[in-house]
Amino acid sequence: MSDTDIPDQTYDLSTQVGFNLRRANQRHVAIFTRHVEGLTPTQFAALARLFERGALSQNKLGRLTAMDSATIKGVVERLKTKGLVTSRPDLNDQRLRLVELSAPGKALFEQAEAQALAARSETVAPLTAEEAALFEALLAKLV
Amino acid sequence: MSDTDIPDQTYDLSTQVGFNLRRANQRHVAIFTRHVEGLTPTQFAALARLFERGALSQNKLGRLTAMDSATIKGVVERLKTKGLVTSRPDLNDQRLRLVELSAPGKALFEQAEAQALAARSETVAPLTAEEAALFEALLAKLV
DNA sequence: TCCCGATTGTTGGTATACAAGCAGATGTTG
DNA sequence: CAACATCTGCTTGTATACCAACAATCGGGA
Repeated sequence: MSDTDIPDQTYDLSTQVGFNLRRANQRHVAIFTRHVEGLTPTQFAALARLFERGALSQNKLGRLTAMDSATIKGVVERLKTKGLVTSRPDLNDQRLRLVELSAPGKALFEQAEAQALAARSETVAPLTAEEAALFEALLAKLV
Repeated sequence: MSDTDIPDQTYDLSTQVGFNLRRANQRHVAIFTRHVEGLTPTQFAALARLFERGALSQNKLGRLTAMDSATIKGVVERLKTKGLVTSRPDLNDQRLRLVELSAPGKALFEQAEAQALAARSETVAPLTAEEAALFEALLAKLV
């Protein structure tokens, strides 16, 4: 019953949410990379949004994929280099650059979609179906 | 009862675990940055491990903080620039560089610890205490 | 119409993050 | 002891990620 049995000033990094969020994300990226060839998770996210919504301004695409304007610029640039998207100025608002999926981009996304779902399955494989559903629900509250 | 009511080929990015893991991590990093001044989450993690374990080789420190050798090199370099750690060759194994907390590093970590715990609290604030405990337990299975 | 605040996209700088390839040191094994 | 695999740390290249500052454009109000 001593108060010095366990030094409670011990900071255990391994149990910290932030540290484990970072590690879980790292693990997911690694799994995703193995499953989806030729696309990073962020590149895939951008394609997914463009597939959902059609042409979008670059910044708006960034907001929908949780990337700031500096980050989305590089992502769009690399997708353009791969020929997966095109971009053109908006005639009604000259500040905007409309980004749109190309035909090869659409085809690649449709193919990558199944692979992304497989990656998701492997990511949550350590959990039971109930646990995974619960985890996803709680995670959704933390975004 | 038509099979075309809802096109089930709709891929909803916003509900994907990987996307939300990335966003939750982004959110946590932002919260951490507001609470802990002068240290990034990764830099703090490195200090925490050195505080726990004392001197460590650079690669071992990297493994304990989930960083590969290229990443930990930069982190240690920046911590050295700030005067928070020192590094020296290991006399018994000339491949190793032993990294150790300096006195200012130890002091800064002890001060940052409370701030890091505050950041953790804000990160899980959208959850009840029970939900947070559950989330952390499930997250621990995904690292 | 003119001004002014807000938005868009760009740039430069800093900090992870990982793959791949390298040289030097170590330790094991024949 | 000599060959060999392994480990450590370093380097290069690529890809997020964010901050801060900037010019061009747009929109609304005086």
